[in-house]
Amino acid sequence: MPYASFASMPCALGRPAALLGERWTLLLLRQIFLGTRRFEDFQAAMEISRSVLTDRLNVLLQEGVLKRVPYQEDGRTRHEYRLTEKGRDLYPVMMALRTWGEKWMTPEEEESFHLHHRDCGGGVRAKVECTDCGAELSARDVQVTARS
Amino acid sequence: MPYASFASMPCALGRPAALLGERWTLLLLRQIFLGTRRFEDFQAAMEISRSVLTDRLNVLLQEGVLKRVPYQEDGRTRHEYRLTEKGRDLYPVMMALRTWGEKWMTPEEEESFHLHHRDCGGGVRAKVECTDCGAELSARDVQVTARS
DNA sequence: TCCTTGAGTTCGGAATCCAAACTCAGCTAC
DNA sequence: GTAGCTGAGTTTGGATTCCGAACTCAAGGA
Repeated sequence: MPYASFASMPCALGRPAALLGERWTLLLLRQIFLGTRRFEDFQAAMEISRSVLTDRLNVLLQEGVLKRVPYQEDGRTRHEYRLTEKGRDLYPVMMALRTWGEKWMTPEEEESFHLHHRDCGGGVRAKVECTDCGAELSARDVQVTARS
Repeated sequence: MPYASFASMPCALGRPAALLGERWTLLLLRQIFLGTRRFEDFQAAMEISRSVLTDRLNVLLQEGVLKRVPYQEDGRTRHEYRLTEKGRDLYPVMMALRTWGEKWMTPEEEESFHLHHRDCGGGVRAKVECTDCGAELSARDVQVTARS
């Protein structure tokens, strides 16, 4: 199965893994969650080549993760890229990556940026829980069974 | 900044995003969490080219996500790839991807495989929560501030 | 001795990626 | 009214990376 055909693989984990597993896509989403919205700003912030940036943005548009929104500047109409609801729903994925990165890939006492809950000021972390009993789960608490 | 140098970027989200954002790496991890451990089995399950498989496994070994463990078969010693603790800790990332995939990338009523809590049989989902008050958070509930 | 198997390594062609140059539309300044 | 500037791409030729097939190598087995 060539990489591209994972897009149609019958697996709820395989499809997103193939989509987000292309070079630059996760880094692009990180930049978007940090607030970047315009082509030139992505290009400056990440030093990605312009043609690849065009391609990745188009893939995310096609998948409905991003939308192009017009805005005014100097009386001219331009467009910026924004998350759709589907895109915003990737927040747990980003936070899970960050939680892992902080624990396992952060040298010394570096702190890249702070995240805190607007209401109470607390920290932020990703976790996996049981939808019934609410317990926090690790891989070993979970049973995998083939599709029914 | 070329893609490779994101590995040393001072960002707890950037580094993991660059590591897992290489083609095949997320799909490889998916396969590992599903129980695959041997070179030939990865190759058969994913149809990845052997040279790229070698490369990706080595990167994950170097990062300490995987370890090579000897085992006996037919009286011969061979090796298999297994998750380290660091690797098992990627579980929330995988589950966040799957939770998103089920909601947004699953056509019709497809069910790829079932996950349930061993103890109570409940479902499994990823979420982001506040470490202080325990509330479930979305991107809009979280304030980002530059490193202090 | 030859065959099989798991686990890679090598290699030439195909597909991607990259940086730099080019395009194009709509102002702005002269 | 034309020359320049800017944001947002598109094009292009060379550098990387990926791919599939063939090759290697070590350790049994027939």
